[in-house]
Amino acid sequence: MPLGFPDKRPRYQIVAEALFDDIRRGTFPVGGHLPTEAQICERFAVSRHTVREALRSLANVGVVSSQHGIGTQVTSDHIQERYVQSFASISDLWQYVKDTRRECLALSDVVASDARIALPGDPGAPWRMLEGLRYMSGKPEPVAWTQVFLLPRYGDVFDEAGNDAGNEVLIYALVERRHHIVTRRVRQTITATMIEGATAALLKVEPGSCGLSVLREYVGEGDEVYEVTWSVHPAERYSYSMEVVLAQAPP
Amino acid sequence: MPLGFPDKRPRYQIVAEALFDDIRRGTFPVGGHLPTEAQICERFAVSRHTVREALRSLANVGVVSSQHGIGTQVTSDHIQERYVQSFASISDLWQYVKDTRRECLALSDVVASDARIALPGDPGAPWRMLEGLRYMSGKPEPVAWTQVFLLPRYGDVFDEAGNDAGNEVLIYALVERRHHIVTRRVRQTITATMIEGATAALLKVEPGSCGLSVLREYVGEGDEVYEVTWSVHPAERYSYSMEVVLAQAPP
DNA sequence: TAGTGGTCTAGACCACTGG
DNA sequence: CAGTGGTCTAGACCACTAA
Repeated sequence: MPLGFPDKRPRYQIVAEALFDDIRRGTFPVGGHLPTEAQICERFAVSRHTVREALRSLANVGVVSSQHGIGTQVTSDHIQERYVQSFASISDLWQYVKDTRRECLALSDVVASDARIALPGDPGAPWRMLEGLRYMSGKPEPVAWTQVFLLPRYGDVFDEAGNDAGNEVLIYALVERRHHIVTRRVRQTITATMIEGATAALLKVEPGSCGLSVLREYVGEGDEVYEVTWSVHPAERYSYSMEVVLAQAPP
Repeated sequence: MPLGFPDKRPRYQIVAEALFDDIRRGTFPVGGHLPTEAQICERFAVSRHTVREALRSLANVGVVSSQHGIGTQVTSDHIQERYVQSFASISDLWQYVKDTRRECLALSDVVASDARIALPGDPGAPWRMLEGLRYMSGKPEPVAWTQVFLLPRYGDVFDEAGNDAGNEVLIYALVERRHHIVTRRVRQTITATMIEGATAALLKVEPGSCGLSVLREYVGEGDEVYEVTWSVHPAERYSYSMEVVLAQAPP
């Protein structure tokens, strides 16, 4: 396929785009296989290295995927556009932990059905709970009222949570450090809620005022939820911001 | 560096790990440069292709980054662990667009300072606004009251938003399709708010009840905010859920 | 077994960056 | 200008999968 003008782009890009055009055109349908690398070499009269570079760039955008001994499969006929939100650590989910202080109100053992929120697993399962408030430095009113539920075998970290070092970090981080586990996923649900009764008094807001309620479930190995937190924030003192960015560009 | 036993891993992996060990040890400090590719070839007695494969794998996990004509810089001494939330499209941000219907209440031209929310840019800048409600299929009460602000040059899509085809998708998708633009980022802020007056009546809730307020800014090329949406959801009819997952593992 | 992709070598030239 | 990483070739052997 001679070109009328000298194409200044790298050859692997030219190959990648030609293959992608064929895929979009349906010449290589989604679910089917691309020609072998040797055949692509022949067709474009380039070395195998160049072909592999082209296939790698297509694989990077989710269009093809190679399997050793089998071939290269067409997995999509369009660039997988993804919008992603990325955090350097789970603490960034909270957005305000820096410069805040935790005050512990109570520490107790409960069973799942006692909690005012739904805890995963058996209703009779035991959990260890910490109830507390969180203050911005220098502010007299708390920004959050929080309950933290932990599997009993990790409950010992609550001891550490009270001292100065433990106050600096979130409970999940203490658990990870002390018990050498890794948090695989965090699920988070945000709802609006009315702040009533004792909670209103603790947060120093009028009963019946609006708040943001955030429920987080921390999932470790084997899909086990080892920690659940429930926070209620007065509406004026907290908002939740996030930004998602477009991840990939055409090949 | 002869090994006591035959190492079955690919050479580029061995090279990558050796370099990563050096980086962690501080032999190649963060911010400094790695030896040149030629020097690495010599040190491990491998070809340049193998070295480049090793560097590519380190770049993939955010440890180094190469610059043409300069060298390879050490950008981090630890694997960039990231928690990411990923969306196949912006529509997934809303979590409920499927099976909902938009009802248009009003269409008007406004200037930024008229809006009850902060619009970016000049206070006197013109925007085109659509006010509406969104219903779950089969439910008599709306799940959301919404205002959509568009740059005037995209305002024509509001015409399409009313008909059946346009009702199926979000405004931003109509703009992308009709004006061939791409949304680079979306910023989203969630707050709790009290629903009062006319908004309460439209949403069929008691004045003074709690709601979730979601502000979204859609950013196109050149950091231009081309659309802003403001939605208010009654607390019982909507909650916002998300899940972030741990992204990367050691090389 | 034959055929695929995965790894690897030893060369080469080019494009970019800095002094 | 010299030196860097970016691209490319022509070969080779290996590891995996399916028939």
